[in-house]
Amino acid sequence: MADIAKLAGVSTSTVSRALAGNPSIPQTLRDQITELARTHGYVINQSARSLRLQKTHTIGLIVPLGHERDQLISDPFFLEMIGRLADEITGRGYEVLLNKVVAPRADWLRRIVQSHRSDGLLIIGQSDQHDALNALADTYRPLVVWGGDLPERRYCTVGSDNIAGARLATQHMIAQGRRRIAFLGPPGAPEVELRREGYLQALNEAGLSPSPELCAPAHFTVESVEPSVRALIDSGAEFDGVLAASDVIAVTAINTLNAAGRSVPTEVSVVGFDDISLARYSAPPLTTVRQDLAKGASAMVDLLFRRISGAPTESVFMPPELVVRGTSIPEA
Amino acid sequence: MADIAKLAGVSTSTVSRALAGNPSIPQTLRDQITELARTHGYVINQSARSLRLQKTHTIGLIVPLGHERDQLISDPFFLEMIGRLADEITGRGYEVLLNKVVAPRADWLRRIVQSHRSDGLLIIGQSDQHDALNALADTYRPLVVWGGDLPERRYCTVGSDNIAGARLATQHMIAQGRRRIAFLGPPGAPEVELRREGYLQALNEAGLSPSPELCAPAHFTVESVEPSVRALIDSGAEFDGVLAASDVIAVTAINTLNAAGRSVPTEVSVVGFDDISLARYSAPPLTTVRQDLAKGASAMVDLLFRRISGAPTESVFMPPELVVRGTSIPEA
DNA sequence: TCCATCTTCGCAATCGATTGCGAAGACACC
DNA sequence: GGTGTCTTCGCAATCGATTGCGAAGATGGA
Repeated sequence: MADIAKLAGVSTSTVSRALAGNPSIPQTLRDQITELARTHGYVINQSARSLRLQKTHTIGLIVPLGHERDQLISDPFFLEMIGRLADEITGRGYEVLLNKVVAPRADWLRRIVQSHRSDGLLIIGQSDQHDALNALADTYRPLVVWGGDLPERRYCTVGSDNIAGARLATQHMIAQGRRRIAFLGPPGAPEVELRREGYLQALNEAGLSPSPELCAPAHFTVESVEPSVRALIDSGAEFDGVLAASDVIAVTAINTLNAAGRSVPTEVSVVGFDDISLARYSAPPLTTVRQDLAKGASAMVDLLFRRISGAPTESVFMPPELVVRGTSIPEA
Repeated sequence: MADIAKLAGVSTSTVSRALAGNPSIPQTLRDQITELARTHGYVINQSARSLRLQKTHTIGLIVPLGHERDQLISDPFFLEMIGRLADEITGRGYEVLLNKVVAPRADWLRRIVQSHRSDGLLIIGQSDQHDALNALADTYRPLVVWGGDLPERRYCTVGSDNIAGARLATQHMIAQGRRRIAFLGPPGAPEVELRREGYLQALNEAGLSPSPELCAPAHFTVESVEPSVRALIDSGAEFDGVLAASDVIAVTAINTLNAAGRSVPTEVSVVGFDDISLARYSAPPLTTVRQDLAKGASAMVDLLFRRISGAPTESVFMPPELVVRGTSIPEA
């Protein structure tokens, strides 16, 4: 910046003000300095700017992987969410700092906050960090989390009404004549637990008693689903419907069922959760509970910027929508 | 840091050195200071550190969208690539700065470099920025690009052998008895042009003359593919095979063909390109040219760090592999 | 010409961590 | 006690942009 100042015959203060569009610098001088900077390839050093202003113009995008130790890429849902959030953030002229936290230590959130690398944090999924998030939220405002509506939650959250979604899906299968419906999902994940609860509610309301042996602990990865489903089949437990905690689980379950000679949807109905793009293209197209990620991402970023500017915010839980396709209608 | 220094009864220099693990500070003192920092929740301010060291410990991930003005999320291929690159980078303890550049201005690359926000740049796709990349590469070393092997390329590149991949796919369809094979892909995109070239080569080698009317300008978005395919069908041009420039194009084309009463693969074979996860689950499963993204991402990050450390590097073009599934075997 | 008022712009401090240089202290040995 | 050697650690400058305060210059009116 000193070079540009010398070239323009002014001080660095004037260059700084001119580049910032400060109206106390005459328009002609501003244009002249901007042009000089352009031709000499000068661009403001963001490290110095961040240090001085205590603002980074950056939003941290965090994917905590407490339950799932494997790679980030495993779940198309995360990727789609990341893409949409990145779109929203860059659309507002901010940068995106992507952060995958694999094995959260006790103070991981504080460390990220205090490294001062971002002006706000978006966290995709609560993982097993509900308490850590609560603790952070008490002292750190610019924080929005994607996840479920857990009890005693004190952080700002955006998500779907997981209970309602799972109820919709289960009621749909019951309406199709299914009576013994299994639930496939990783134990412990907060959103999955809510979905399980919705599933149980729907069963109870229909006067069906849930069988414990029909809750299989399928994890989010393709590799872990297949053995779970196979174990369920081999256990001899009868079932004519499957509610999967995610579309990836659903699709893998369908493949496993087909391989075992159980046809979908003739013998077994399958319903997923998320409505990722995969769902539309699978064979047959997957019936699933749609989460509107575009709206969710937009809401998250909106809330975050509101919190950064100090405005009050409220959590958002969107009503899910059942998308009936081909894996849940036996007579079709 | 001054607070920690006061608490420890030493100067900030000593704290800095202790936290950096400098051996000139006695081990006991180092442990003591580290513990003090931990209990008081002190973390080094990265802005200040970056400014002083002229290093950000961050890799910039850039998705230039010159041809495609729409959202980043449109292409699952990009997302999968981003996920894998992020894994590789965070695995090395670096941060990821995600950057979507929608309408590249003349000096966009220089601006990114000179803002000093990252220690190196990974660019996903050449878009229409071949010349800009060449210009940048002449003066800026830490740069690796995913893309095709374009003539007069001076920047370090990782990608597939697009010509060979398209040849494989085309030869496969010819071997299945297909004679009039269409090519679906956006004009202008460098990698697509290479695939088109491979397609033409295979046709020529088989003694088939390519028909210009069978090259349809389908863009990467779902919305643009359907009208293109419909126009191709309505034009009355006969075809019994389709090579699509991406899996998304292929899957959309299949849907459009089915809707028009043309069955796949009985009447028309379809082969895609990329082998994204969608391909395995579509109905029927998609025959496609596989690009090993895991290997590609690993190679890109590897090369980038080599370049950052000043080591010599060479571009990598991986041999593609044809994955035959259900959309290309008529008799099946 | 002189003073009041407004515009324009520079000095210098600041953000927080890093590090070369050299000083102070510890220790041993003569 | 004096001197040489090694260890330990602090001073102060540095990275580059920003900004409050106040001074210099411009303008106008009496």
